Amino acid sequence: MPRVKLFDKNEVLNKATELFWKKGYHATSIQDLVSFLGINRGSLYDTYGGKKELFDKAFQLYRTNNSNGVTSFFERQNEVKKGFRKLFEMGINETITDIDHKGCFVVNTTTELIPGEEEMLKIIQDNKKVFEGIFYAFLLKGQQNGEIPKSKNIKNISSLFYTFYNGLKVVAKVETNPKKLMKSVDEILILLD
Amino acid sequence: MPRVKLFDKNEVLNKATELFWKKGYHATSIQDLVSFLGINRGSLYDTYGGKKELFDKAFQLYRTNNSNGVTSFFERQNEVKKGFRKLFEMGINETITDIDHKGCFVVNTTTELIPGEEEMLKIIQDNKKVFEGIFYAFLLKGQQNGEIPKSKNIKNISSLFYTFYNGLKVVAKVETNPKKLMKSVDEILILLD
DNA sequence: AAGATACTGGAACGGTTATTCTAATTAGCC
DNA sequence: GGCTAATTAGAATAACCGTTCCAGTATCTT
Repeated sequence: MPRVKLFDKNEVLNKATELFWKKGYHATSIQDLVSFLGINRGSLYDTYGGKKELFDKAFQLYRTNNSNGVTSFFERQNEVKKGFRKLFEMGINETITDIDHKGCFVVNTTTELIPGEEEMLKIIQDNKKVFEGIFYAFLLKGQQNGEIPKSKNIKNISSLFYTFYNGLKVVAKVETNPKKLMKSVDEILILLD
Repeated sequence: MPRVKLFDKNEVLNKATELFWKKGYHATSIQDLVSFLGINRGSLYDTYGGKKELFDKAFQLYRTNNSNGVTSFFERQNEVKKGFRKLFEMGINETITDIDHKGCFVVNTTTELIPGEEEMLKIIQDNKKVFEGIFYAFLLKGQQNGEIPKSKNIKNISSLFYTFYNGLKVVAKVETNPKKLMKSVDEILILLD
């Protein structure tokens, strides 16, 4: 048996995610990746296939991490309204604190979408359903334990919150003051009272 | 005096705006522009300077048209809540009806932003202030004529609406059903009651 | 008609793009 | 040590990038 150990595939994929997230697909070159990942050009093609394939894998990793993260975060929250407040707050702070102001990889990829990229379109549509589902389940919990009035249309609210979250991730790329964005958050959360 | 007539500078700039709006800065090549605009490569450089300069002019044209459009639209609206509803509805339909699903040029440019593009950052920050100002003025009118309760914090609401509008323009790129997005709109407008 | 300028097509430039490939080196197992 | 495969550096490829340039053509004014 020959040489077995190879560079950490996941670690490198994490770095690739960082770069694509920061610069987007078109503005990231293979040379950028080779320099940033610290692996050889050939290894990149052997391991991941090519630029598009690497992007797809990086994008998938991001989405999985993201939805798992939100799910497990909600599981640790007792109060629904405070839970959403914290989620939005974290989303804001992540982007504003981040020196690169990368925002949200999904949002960035959505706006970079060009007509004809059907597979990517479907992935993003699916991502929307996943998050609206997570939001809905958490709101439902609030209705069941009496925190949120039964009169509220939580299906509409979960969809609204997803759209709002997308907007937050755009605006946080250019707004430097997190407090200003939190005022929008507190305003929209009034809908849960 | 020699030949005077030249191709319509504004018409060509409009077409350039279309293309940059659709494909973004990085994915649009000079060759794409030359083919699409129908003018010569040399004329493009003579008239507009270069790719970056042309993009800047196109982006400025879009922003001016947009803010003027919203301002004059609001002037024609008597009821504030219905006015915002129509505005959001138009924003949704524009993007969904558009075969290219271009969304919002400002949003797309925001997410394409890469650290170091300070001039562009300032332009987008300014655009935010302009729109929040337009929204605020319209909400104030509603408070003054009694349509909107004085208890409402319309500064926060104008900022929230701007963020929401950004989100709408992202989600409308992938959501095919305008009615679903209008449910979010009607939900957020509850805040004005 | 003559002169001046707008605009064209297309070549040329040096640089970068994504991808493939080769040769050399490295690291593990027998 | 010797075999084998992982990984490297970097050259080669062909296409495309943004930009400059120029000779030719079209269109205007006098």
